[in-house]
Amino acid sequence: MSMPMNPAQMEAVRYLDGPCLVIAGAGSGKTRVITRKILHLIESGFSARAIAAITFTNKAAAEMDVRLKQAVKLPANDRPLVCTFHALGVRMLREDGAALGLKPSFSILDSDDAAAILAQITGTTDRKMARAVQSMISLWKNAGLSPDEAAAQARNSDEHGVARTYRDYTATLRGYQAVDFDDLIGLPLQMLREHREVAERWQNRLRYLLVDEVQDTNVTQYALLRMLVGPRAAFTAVGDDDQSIYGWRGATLENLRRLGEDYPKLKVIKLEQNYRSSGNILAAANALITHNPKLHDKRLWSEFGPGDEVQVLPMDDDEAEAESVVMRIAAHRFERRAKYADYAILYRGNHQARAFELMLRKERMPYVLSGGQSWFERAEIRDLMAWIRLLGNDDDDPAFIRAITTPRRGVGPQTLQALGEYAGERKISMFAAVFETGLESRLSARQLEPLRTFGEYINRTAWNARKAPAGELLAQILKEIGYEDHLRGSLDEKQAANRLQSVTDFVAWIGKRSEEDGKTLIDLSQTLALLSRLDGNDGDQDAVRLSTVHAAKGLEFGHVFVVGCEEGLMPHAGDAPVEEAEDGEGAGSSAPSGAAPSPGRPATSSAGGPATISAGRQAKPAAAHGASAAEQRIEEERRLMYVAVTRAQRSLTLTWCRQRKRAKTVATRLPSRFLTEMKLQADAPAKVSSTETAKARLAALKGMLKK
DNA sequence: GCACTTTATGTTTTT
DNA sequence: CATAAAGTGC
Repeated sequence: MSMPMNPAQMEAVRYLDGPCLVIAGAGSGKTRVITRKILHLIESGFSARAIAAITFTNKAAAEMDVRLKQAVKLPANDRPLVCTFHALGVRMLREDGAALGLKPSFSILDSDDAAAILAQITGTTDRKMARAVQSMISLWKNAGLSPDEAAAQARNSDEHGVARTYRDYTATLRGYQAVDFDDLIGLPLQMLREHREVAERWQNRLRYLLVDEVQDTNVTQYALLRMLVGPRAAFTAVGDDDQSIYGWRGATLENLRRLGEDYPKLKVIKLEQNYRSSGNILAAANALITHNPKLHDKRLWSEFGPGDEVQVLPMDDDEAEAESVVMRIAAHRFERRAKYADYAILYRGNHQARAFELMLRKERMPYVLSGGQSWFERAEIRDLMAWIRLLGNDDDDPAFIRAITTPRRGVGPQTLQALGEYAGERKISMFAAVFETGLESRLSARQLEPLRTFGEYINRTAWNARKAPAGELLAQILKEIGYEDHLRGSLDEKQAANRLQSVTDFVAWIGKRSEEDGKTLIDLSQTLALLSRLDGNDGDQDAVRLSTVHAAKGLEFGHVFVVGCEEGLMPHAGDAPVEEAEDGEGAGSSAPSGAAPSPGRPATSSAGGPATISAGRQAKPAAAHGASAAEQRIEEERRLMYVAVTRAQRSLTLTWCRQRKRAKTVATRLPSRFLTEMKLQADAPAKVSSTETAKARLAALKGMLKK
């Protein structure tokens, strides 16, 4: 770690004369450069708190924070701001969102909440359809298009329908005092553009910006960045065009190119020396990525020797794959006296983890699962979050509905329908409607009673929430609403115990966090919504890591297994033939109700099954290098593969299955084209089942040890 | 009208 | 195998 920096790294750290772009190849010491540059800035007279390092994931932010803490001790009130784009957005909106008519305790909706709202607006019951609408709106938002602008560029009736939905959705969210993930970037941008004094304040507050993974920024994020740095343009952007893997989320490499145009004085520094992988691994990675067009030419090199050969293992099916990989890890660890934590199994989709989990558990090997289902997608956590959101923001109708119906308290769809209609007419929140006398003519006393009881309880508790310690308060609420009984009553033993455990963890975590930072429950709920997992202690456990390639970005492991290297999986299918379905009229079934929330949802199941929106297909105006959409998809998949293989330090093993179970049928698979692109032999000559040899080797080793 | 039990359904990647 | 919509007692 105390290795001296190479000249390029040194230059990247010291360059302060203007905007700076660091093209950092995989394993080239990027995080180290950023950390050192922050120190250098402080030494050069920058106030620590005027420096912001913006990352893309929570994990990267946490990592950076740790490194910084190791490097220098700073007082708590004078530390650089290290956070994700979205966390920065939350901060900006909490402090200045009033300029946009947003109250400080606005709610943050996760994508499930948002999808539910969209389903309601469009009056569809089809989840897939709601998701398609959602992803189209999201892409529009990420491209910086307002509902009007989206409508203007809509090219068929489907898109016009979605544009109308987009408009209604925006109005509905505003009514709820809620924002979605995309708004966390879009609204701050709008705010800075429309309010000059706010923009100047932020520009003066953040005197130097460091941005990690610029290649993953979308149009809105790039625009926000430009607003934040202002005319002074004091920033360093760090990225690698070969590791851009978030195109599906609106990220565009175009930003990397535009950086040079928007800032003609941009200093470009390339980090090309790799400190991570042995020669064979690097050679495979380089061979792979030469198949992609390049923006910034760079060639990674290393002083390490060739090391182990990269192995390719064909497997009979996914079970054999899991068994073989796990056995190999066991044997390899034994031979090398390595730690479990030196091993990682990387895959394209979360569902692939299951087989490996089962096998690891069977062999009693410790493992940690990163990526996967986020904490805040779990039903029990979403329940708690709904209560917390409602306490902070009583305009939040979705939170109101969830809280009042979990646990059951005699309020059902009929009552909610009436309440929602009433609230819609009067343009007030459902919560506010509860207390209106006008409601009495619409509901029976029997229906009214639980509503009022609930409303009063929320009022009382919200009052307490202003000062009470968050952990205790939350525990008290859970007790008062009988949440534990609710879980035990509606689920079987082990499931209830499981959920109860995560609830307990959650409460404990909240308690700890609130004590440390002196924050209330409401304060915490905002930063919380952005976390995918409770940050934690499983990083230092000695355990095999199971992770998606996406979630493994930025990490490194001694020995890496990239599994499922098959056509259709890695590169992922979904783009294959794509017949240009030129559906004539698609009845863009728009909303019956305007912005009025009506929870009962009339459910006009579209019997004909008409309007199908081509989901995820980006209306990208073709690439800089004129590649087709399908080619671009493959290029991103190739970069994903590149990210996967460059995680490995000393050994790399790639596996693929001849057949794989999908749903209930077995499908025959072909090896990934990427294997040949890496100049590797896809079909191993070995006749013997690789699982058997690994098993035998392990048994032999164990035998030897006993003697 | 509300709450609970059965039955269809479906899988990229994350803030 | 998990969640979410429709169906059935109370």
